[in-house]
Amino acid sequence: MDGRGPPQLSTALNPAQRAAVEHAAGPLLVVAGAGSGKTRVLTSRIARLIEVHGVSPKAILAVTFTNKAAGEMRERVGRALGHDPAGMWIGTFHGIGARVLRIHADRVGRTPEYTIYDEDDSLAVVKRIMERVRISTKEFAPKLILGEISSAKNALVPPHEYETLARTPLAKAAATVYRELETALRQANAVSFDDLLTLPVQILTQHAELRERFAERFQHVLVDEYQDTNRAQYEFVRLIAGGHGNLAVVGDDDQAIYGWRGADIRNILDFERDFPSATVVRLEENYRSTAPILALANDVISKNEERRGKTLRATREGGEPVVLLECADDRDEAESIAAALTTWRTTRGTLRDCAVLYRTNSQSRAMEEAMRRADLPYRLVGAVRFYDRREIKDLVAWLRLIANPADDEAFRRALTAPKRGVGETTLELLSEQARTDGLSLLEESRRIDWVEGVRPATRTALTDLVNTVDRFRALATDTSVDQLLVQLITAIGYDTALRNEGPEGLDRLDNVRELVTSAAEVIIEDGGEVGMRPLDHFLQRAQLVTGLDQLGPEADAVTMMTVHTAKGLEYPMVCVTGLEDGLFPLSRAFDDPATLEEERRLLYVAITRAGERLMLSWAHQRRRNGELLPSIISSFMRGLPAHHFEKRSSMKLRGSARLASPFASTPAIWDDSRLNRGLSDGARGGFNRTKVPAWNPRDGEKISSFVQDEESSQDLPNFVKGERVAHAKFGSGTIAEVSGNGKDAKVTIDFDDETIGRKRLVIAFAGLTRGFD
DNA sequence: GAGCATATTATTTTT
DNA sequence: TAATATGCTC
Repeated sequence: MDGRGPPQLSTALNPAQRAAVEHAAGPLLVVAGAGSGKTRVLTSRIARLIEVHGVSPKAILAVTFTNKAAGEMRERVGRALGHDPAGMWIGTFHGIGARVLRIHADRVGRTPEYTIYDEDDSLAVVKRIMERVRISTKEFAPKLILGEISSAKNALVPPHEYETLARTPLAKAAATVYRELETALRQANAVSFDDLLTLPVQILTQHAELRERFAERFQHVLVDEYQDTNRAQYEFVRLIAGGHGNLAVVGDDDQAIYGWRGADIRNILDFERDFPSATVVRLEENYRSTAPILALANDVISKNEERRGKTLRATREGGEPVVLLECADDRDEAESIAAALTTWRTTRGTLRDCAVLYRTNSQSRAMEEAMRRADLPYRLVGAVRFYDRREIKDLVAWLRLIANPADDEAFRRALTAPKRGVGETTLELLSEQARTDGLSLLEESRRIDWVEGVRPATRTALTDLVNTVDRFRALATDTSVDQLLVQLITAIGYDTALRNEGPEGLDRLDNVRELVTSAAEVIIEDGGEVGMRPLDHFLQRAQLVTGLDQLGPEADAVTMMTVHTAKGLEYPMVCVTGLEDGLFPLSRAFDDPATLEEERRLLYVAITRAGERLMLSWAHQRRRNGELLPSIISSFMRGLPAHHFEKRSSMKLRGSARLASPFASTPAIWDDSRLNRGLSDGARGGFNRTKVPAWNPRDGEKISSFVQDEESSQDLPNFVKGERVAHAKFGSGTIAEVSGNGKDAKVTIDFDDETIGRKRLVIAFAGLTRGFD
């Protein structure tokens, strides 16, 4: 009711986009090619439903792939509307599942204070179960077992059913663990990541009245990245929208890259079969990339069999050729890319526009080192998560235990944070007793006086812990999380413990401070959810954020990440590295056509991130697991017509072509021609595993120059002393000092607000914006 | 029970 | 190579 008419939602949309936006009701599939403006379509569509069709925001459920995408979508809808779409549910499947579970926890034997076990927690439980039931962790890696269970959950196969299906020894072992794991999770009032999907499905399946209530409330369901949904997610959507059929899904089968996580590309390929009355709209006009980039992308993906088939059409004029860069080794590759980025910065513009993509996270190291040597600021996405740091995990464990006293994994961690003289022996005794009594570790600790063979000092330590948790539980009902944390840190002496660890501990202490700050922010930003303690709210968020969610565009730095992480993002300048057989595609993909196709889609995703400039690189040798392996150019590249590329060789390769060539002047195995064609049968299955002596005449020089430059690294010349910045919570201020580098870089800021004063913040996490005056 | 030294082994991608 | 697991010592 702001007096204005509805905004011109459909202006400047192309016909296909408009069709998708204006589609009123019933199933809709939008096949949206990369860069075809699908986010715009989704947000316009939501806004239109509300503005034009008079749908209440409360009746809309929108699912995205990342929290970041959810935040952006909410924001964009709000902008189109002129106000926040209050009451609309928007989030990731996991986030929404967590919410459903919070409301109906009792239906699956949990309370609303349940905690979410992360990968490490689940793995620890699995290990302990395996030891208890005598399944050799040597014979079956706990990770493998957990993977099996995870797949089963994503396919909605419950333990008893899995057991009857289990044929292989691995599956049989997993079946036993699966059953035990479910008991342990329930006992701890905890759920695994996968449970956030499967339990809501279970609830909605088993309780018709709840299902109807959800279906009634959410008259419109929208799903982004539909190609990456798995069975459980599919089922969840169907349970809610299957009845009324007001389901709009957006996706691109050519960008399905999560098959390994149980995603089923069939979901999108068979949409019309599932919903026969579906309207299908195809968005094939690409607004992002220049023609040469698109031509390459189209050619790459056309090699796949399992696809609907589509061709992206360029709308951008001109465009420079795609560069295919041949390098000597991974280090050479990294340096060449750094050089290219330096050129970009001086001739074309900002590093904010640049991204370096790789297949595996381990490739980031060489890149980081090269960036430092070249003095290029960079930011790494997804590698080390803030919430994965030891000190953060310690404190989060305490919070978890306070929120949910049954959380045994949190108990174990809190018990040794800080160290308080309780160890393996006691813990074993305690958990044994807890099992027989059917109690949580914390509850069992209350009765520690009845347990024999525990030293007096240990008894005191346990009693202390119990008392602390009790005290803070009482406090948690009406205290903000940041206050809770501040008091907790003092109460358990965590700050003192860190200080005693020396200089590294002080850095950790900074992270702790940042945690306190972020705790204050979460509540301010999200405003809290009704009926939820701030503590539960904070914890849920802490368990579900990823590295990507922390990606802010503020710093003028190159972004480096895996191709998976880059999905949905775009950059004018993109470098895709490591285009070698065995790496991209990974060697394991050679055995299985479906996996190989997924790898190819991954490359397609990588290529289509680029707007203007695309550089693909590969190296003759690469260090993997401390071993120098020879490699050949990716088979994905070999099959493509040469006209797509402008071929270049790295400086080093050119310089050493004659005399110092490690290829020409060395034994036959180094022979260039053989490596290049690399079609020898021995190399099948990816990396040629032939061991090569790590002999390189130039290593000596390089190492010394590396050592010399090591210290001069810098991640953020972007923030300088005296610069004006703004912080989400503290407002604007002036930078007084910059210290550290990389992800640990910190700034000291004098905030204008005198009640806040001077603070030291971790840049990576502070979410600062520059200027703001 | 904790800290240190040595051994081992893994390396795909993430909500 | 580097992170983790195990074993050994205090």
